[in-house]
Amino acid sequence: MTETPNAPDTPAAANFVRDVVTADLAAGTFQRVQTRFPPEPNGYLHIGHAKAVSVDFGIAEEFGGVCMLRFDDTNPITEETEYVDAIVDDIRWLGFEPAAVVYASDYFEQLYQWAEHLVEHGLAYVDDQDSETIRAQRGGYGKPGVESPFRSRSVAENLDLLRRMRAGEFPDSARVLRAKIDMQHENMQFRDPVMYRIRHEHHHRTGDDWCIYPTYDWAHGQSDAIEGVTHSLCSLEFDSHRPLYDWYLAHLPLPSDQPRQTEFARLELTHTITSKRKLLQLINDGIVEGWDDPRLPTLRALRRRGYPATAIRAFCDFIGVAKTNSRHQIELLEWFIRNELNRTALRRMAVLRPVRLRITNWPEGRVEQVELSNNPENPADGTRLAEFTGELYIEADDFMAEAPPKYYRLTPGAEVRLRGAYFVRCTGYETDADGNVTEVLCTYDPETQGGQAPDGRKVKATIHWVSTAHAVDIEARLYSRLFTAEVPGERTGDPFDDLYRDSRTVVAGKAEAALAEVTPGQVVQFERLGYFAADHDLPGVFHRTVGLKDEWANVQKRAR
RNA sequence: UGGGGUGUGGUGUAACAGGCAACACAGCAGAUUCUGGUUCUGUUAUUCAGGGUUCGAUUCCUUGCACCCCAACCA
Repeated sequence: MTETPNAPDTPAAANFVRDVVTADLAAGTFQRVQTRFPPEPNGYLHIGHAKAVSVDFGIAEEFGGVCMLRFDDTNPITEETEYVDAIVDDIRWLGFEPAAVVYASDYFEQLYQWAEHLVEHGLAYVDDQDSETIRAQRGGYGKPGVESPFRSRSVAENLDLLRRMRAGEFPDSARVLRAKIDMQHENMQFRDPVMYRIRHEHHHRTGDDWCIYPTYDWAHGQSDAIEGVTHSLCSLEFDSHRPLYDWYLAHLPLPSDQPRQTEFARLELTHTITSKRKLLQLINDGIVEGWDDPRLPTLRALRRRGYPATAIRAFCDFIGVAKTNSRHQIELLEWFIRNELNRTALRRMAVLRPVRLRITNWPEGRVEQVELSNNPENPADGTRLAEFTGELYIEADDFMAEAPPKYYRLTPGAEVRLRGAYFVRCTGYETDADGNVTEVLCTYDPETQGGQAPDGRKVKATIHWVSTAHAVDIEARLYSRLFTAEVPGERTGDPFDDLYRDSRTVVAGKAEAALAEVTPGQVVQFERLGYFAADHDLPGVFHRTVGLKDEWANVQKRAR
């Protein structure tokens, strides 16, 4: 059983994939377990892939087997090396190490030999028709297809044509190789599927060696078999391809046992889209800034935003595997992120919407060092010192001239604790010509040094602060959901109709001096605000990973 | 329209060779707290519908219904 570092304290849920593997092992169908993660290198990995990666690698690990990373690079038009590198990088970041990194294109020669094998056995033929004609002849749901006039060519002619296709004698799309199965079959996949198409294209790995390229169906199962994969796990939409997967394998002289394909549901999240095309459109339309824009669900974006890989994995392990099409609430993912970060992130004080606070009875020019815990959840993280003076910044939200019921923070007459320092009581405030609060006035109680009152009196709230003279400037980028609807596009069919175009807010904040020492990528908790990740490249820029749960916001919402 | 898949609280996932429907998130109520965070306690709420078999059905049978996938030379 895979150990999940911060999963809730519950036994690992059963899932049907595990059951399938266990049964196969018990029945002796397989003596070992091998899986693979087979991305097409035509885009970046996203959160949905993280689940697939977790399942593929997780099942192998759990049964003491191996999992390889195989690039499904059968279509040279869309695939690029850039994506290959990024995918390998993302998988390692998640914490998985492929037993090997291989490519479907490694098997092009074997695939071709097997194609000749099928031709020789009268199970494949060369069709000279164009794609429109072939599609029309395929028929429809409930309507049988029509056989191609080229279907009954002799083996010799087919072989000759196939070899000439490979040799480059024909232009793109002039001919295809098709499996000869059954044009009346109720499963559309069996109506003489295309195995090879002609594409005079440069391939990212094989260069110009080939001008015919295998289709997914012709390449996938065979690649599995060549590698010795036992359990080929894929998503639900390949369910209707499984009979074809098995058919190809059954008609070939395999080097190993026939692998078993098992389908499971993809991971979908509320308020999130994962379609590569739509993601690209967000970038092209300038709605987000690139593939690593923290609002995107790509692994690169989540990484930049500060999502810990361990938390993503714990989430993936926890949600389980099923065949039901479903959509998880993004709140659950965020719970896992907070759960991890609460244990690991150092606490710092930062004020994102600063208002000045002046302590009117503070001795002129006095500076005190205040000791603060780096993480109350983990005392081993120690403490740090912060400068405290009579001129501070506090959060604008932490003062209200006229406070509603249940508001525990500063308001004229009220007393609060400044974290780790003193109790202060609000005596008044100043405004500009427009009535905006420019400065909050307080007196402090010298007896409450360290944040405790000797007379035992309590305050309702503790607020964070930064000394104006010692503050460092930071830029915080606050993100909200890119899509307002739980299911983007559910109403109109177009996810972009649910786009929240103001999903990023950039604010200039003030932070305690210790924040100048964060390392790129480090995630800290800004106390009472949320978790923030230091940008990898831009000094002083922080991305809000996720906010803290905010009971006060709930109280206000309920009041309305 | 033919074939395939799937239906369990608000969400997601378990259980079930027929025996008190559970876990997590979310919600609600309270306790603790130098973060309105964390933690803790309590609590609301579930088997797609009809029929059948049975002492007993989420589970077995049956008839419906709903949703998803398949008619690329994409994967």
